[in-house]
Amino acid sequence: MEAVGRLAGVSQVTVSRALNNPSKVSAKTLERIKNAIELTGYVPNMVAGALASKRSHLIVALIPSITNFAYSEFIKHFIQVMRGYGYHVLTAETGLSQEEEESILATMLSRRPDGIMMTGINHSAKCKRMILGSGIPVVEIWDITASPIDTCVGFSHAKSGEETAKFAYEKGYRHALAISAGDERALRRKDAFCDTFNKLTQNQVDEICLPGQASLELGRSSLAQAIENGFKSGVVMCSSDLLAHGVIIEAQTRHLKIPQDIAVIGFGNQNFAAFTAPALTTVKVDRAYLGSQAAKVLMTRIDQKPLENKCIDIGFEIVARDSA
Amino acid sequence: MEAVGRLAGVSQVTVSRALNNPSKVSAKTLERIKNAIELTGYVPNMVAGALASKRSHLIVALIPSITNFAYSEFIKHFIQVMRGYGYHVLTAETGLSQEEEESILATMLSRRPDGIMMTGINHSAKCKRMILGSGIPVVEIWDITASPIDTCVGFSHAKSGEETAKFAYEKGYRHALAISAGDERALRRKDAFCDTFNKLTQNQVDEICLPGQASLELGRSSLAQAIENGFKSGVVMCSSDLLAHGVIIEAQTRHLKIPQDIAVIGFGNQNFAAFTAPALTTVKVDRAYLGSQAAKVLMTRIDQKPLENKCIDIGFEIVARDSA
DNA sequence: TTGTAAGCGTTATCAC
DNA sequence: GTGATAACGCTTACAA
Repeated sequence: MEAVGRLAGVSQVTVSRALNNPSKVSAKTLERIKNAIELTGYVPNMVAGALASKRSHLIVALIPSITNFAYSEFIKHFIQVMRGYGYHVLTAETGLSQEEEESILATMLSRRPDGIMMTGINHSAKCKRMILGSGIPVVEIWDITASPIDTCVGFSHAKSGEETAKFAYEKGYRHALAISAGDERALRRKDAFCDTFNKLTQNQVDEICLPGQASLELGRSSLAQAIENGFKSGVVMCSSDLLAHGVIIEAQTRHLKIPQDIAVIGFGNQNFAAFTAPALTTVKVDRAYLGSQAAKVLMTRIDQKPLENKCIDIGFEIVARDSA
Repeated sequence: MEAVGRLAGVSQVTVSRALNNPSKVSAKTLERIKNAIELTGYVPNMVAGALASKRSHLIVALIPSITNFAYSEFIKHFIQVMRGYGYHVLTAETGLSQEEEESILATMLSRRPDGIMMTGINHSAKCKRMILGSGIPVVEIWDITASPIDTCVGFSHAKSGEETAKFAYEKGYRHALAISAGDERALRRKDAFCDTFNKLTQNQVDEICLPGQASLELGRSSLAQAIENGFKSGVVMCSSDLLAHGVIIEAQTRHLKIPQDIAVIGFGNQNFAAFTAPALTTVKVDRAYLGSQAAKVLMTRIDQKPLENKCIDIGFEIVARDSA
């Protein structure tokens, strides 16, 4: 900056102003500084800038898994919108474990982010203490609660499970199998589905809880296992589209007709959901909208502007296709 | 740090040393400092640390797409290994465009990363100039070249296409269709496949080049289109497993037998590849290994240690399953 | 083993 | 509109 200033015939401070507050610098000097920057190949140092201004222009984002399409698509949009605001997003994987989240957050906090994005609303007490202690704005996503740490943008997983059960009931299904990944939110959807379906039909729902992440493989093996255990026909509620696709493939391998013998409902409305054979009935959550809303909410907190609503429910929608 | 020092009865510098060079501090004071840190809830400031030491402990990683499983799985491992080294990874999406890469790199450089990871070996001249000018170590991944910007870890895409063609020929296929996404590396695989297959069989390979990213949908529509244009039977080489899965689904919808009527070969060996029906023959690239190797190479450059090999070929492997 | 002093490259505050 | 000066919270010599 010093060198740029020398070349432009101004002081270092004026260069700083030209970069951050161009309106406070005369047009002539602005031009000369611009040229000097071009000539010297000057690259601003955000590290020094962050230290001096106490604004890192950095957001820390914590998601359970980068390879999981649901989260990666959300974070993609979140990053995009944040980039528009002049922010970089440092993403980290927590793997659904509170301890991991805690330990990662601790090191991330030393980067002095201007904002934090966390997935879900269940965090350890120590985690909350660290955040509250830092005074950094937070947005919790992918779920909603009346008492967020700071703000939240998401939807009700219980309601989603409930609506799925009602949908299945209205479609005429009276027997059901629920296949769910082991994470807390998926389980909440499954439980709500089972409760509601049970109330409506008086029939107990068969349940399969998977360890770890959902996959095509687990979808296939789960249906196989259920059939072995006596499941004959009905609707299969899956905690993700990937599991649902696995169920479809396994059913077809066994020459079962979909949706006549076995109907399938997924969750997530992933890109492929409309193109399985038959096309998958699923629950759609607008992840792009979620990303941009989360970014907006976080930014208004960072800018200390008034926020109408600390919590935003972006809802969900059941997309009826051919599999159920 | 000052406050921690006061509480522990030492100077601020000693606290710094206790944190970065504990061996140079006596056990007693170390203990007192540890307690003081606990009591004050002190959180180190890496921004200040980075400015003073000129080490940001930050790596910038540029990938074409976060939602693409191939890249997200790689980056997941890269981040994990880097975390073990005490580094954070700032990931950004370039979307296969050199201009995007350039503009993103420019802003990222102002974070003063200690290392840079880029996808592919084709970058704009300005991009290379910026990197070379900054003097920051770079590792280019997912491809190989004899003349990397700095270092590279990957495999030969041309060779992969070639081997795929040889495999198909040896399996007895004499007619082929190649479906490829529009990105440069996928096209290189496709071209090599077509050339080699052509030489072996004297038969021209049908080709479909897709705009944009691969998807189940495009796999299905591509096969449909090829059949309409007269493709009757043979092997279908796809630039990704997702496309291949789409081809399988479309073929089954049309009651074509796999691999008898239509054989399918994918690329990537994604998690689901072994669990499609029939299981997908594909090209496996060890993305976890790629991630850890890239991290290792970059770290030895950052630590200015000698490097045996600037370029590492991690190879690939054709995994024969039931689809071809 | 510990402390002192001088930066690191910016921004913020004030004066001109 | 522009410039001097003092932070920002650390690390790195160097001295004790």
